[in-house]
Amino acid sequence: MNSEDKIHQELDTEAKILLAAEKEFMLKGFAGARTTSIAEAAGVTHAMFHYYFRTKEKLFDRIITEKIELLKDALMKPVADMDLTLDEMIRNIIEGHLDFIAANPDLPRFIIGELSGNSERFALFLDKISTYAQIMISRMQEKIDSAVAEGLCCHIDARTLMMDIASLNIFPYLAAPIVNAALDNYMADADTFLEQRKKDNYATIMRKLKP
Amino acid sequence: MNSEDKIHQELDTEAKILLAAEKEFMLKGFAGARTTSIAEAAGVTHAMFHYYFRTKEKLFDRIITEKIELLKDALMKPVADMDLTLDEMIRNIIEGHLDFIAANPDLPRFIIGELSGNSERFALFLDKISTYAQIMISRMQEKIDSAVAEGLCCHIDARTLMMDIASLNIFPYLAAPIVNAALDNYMADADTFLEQRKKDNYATIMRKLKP
DNA sequence: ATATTGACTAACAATTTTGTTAACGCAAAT
DNA sequence: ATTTGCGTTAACAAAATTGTTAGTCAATAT
Repeated sequence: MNSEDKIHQELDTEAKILLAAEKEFMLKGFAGARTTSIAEAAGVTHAMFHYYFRTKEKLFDRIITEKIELLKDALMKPVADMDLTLDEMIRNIIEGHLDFIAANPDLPRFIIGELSGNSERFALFLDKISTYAQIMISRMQEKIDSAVAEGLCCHIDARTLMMDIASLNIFPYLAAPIVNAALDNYMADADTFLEQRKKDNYATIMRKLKP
Repeated sequence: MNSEDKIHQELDTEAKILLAAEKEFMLKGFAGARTTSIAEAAGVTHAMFHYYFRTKEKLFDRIITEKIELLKDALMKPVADMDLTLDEMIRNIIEGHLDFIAANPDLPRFIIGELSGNSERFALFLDKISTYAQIMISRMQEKIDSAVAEGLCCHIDARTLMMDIASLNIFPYLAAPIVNAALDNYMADADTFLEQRKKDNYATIMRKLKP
């Protein structure tokens, strides 16, 4: 079979396993994921898992690497353009991150869940993400400082601001099962919730910056 | 005398296992916890685990039940006294919850981590906690409504307010490894961080309530 | 003194989960 | 036509994890 035919057919075995594995890892974490469940969900025999990916750990690492790239883009894009005003940058950060989270709703819970005991498996992740976060924060601080010089906003630590933004953006998705159980399906209409949160969080953060 | 000595000297076998199990479950979750590690950490033979608690699942359930009670108190105390002003109640909620989280720093991550796939094991938890959260929110709404009537604050949905408070309070502890890695040990001095957060979060929330 | 009871140990059994291998079929290359 | 290589399968092996049991020991009750 030549490669052109391949393209026009449904997913091949390797891709099917990769997709099923991503879902399983995101939902259950490394410790809870089962290679047999992954193979079953992919509709292939169990041996195919090991044929294509050798071990559970290798496949996990590969997926982590992909996720790091995803996160990197989401973190860097909103601070790429230093010509924007502070207002615009903050709006970009909040809206960009919320869009990213809404598009990858399981990712935050997965990351938080893996972060505890097994730090060696996640060391690479922590390392990369901190690097990007530091870049992001130093750019924010730069913007804040010039806005302060112009009397446009009060002085504030970009790290605190970033922590507040991340908290307000991410937490509802992390705790979605609790939020929906306790608050009568508060997040049921995903789009409405997302747009409302963008407005609310932007307003909340901007109030902290008033001179 | 350090705490490990304490475990081996002052407590009986059952209590030693219980303590070690709580630590292991909190840190690694149900799927990641190992009954052998628990026994080893408790300094007893593996068989003792099963002698006292039969199965991994039974011990897990017992610990969950304890945690529900803990959480219940933390949720209900700050809204127990309806004679307080809205200001005071909100300060109580924020400070009370932050104290609770600081005293149980692994609990939020544990809960979030368990919330994903295996919802049957956690159904009881979700059920109870939503009940308490609903009580809490309806009391807050009541307070808000009377404050609005007196022109003391603007109208706001208690559910949104509660979500903001929970986000700002809990998230930094959930993401502590990332926060400390990215923000140069921002949370290293736990007490300083805790007191600062109380002030910051109270101020952030009160700004949302200004008439 | 003897029997009984409960905590305990060591060895083992069962189950679950991960990983491997020999063999097969089919398509492409020689 | 034969070989070669890849994807595949089924069965197996290995390892890890949970759970069980027969029997020991010491304290207590009879």
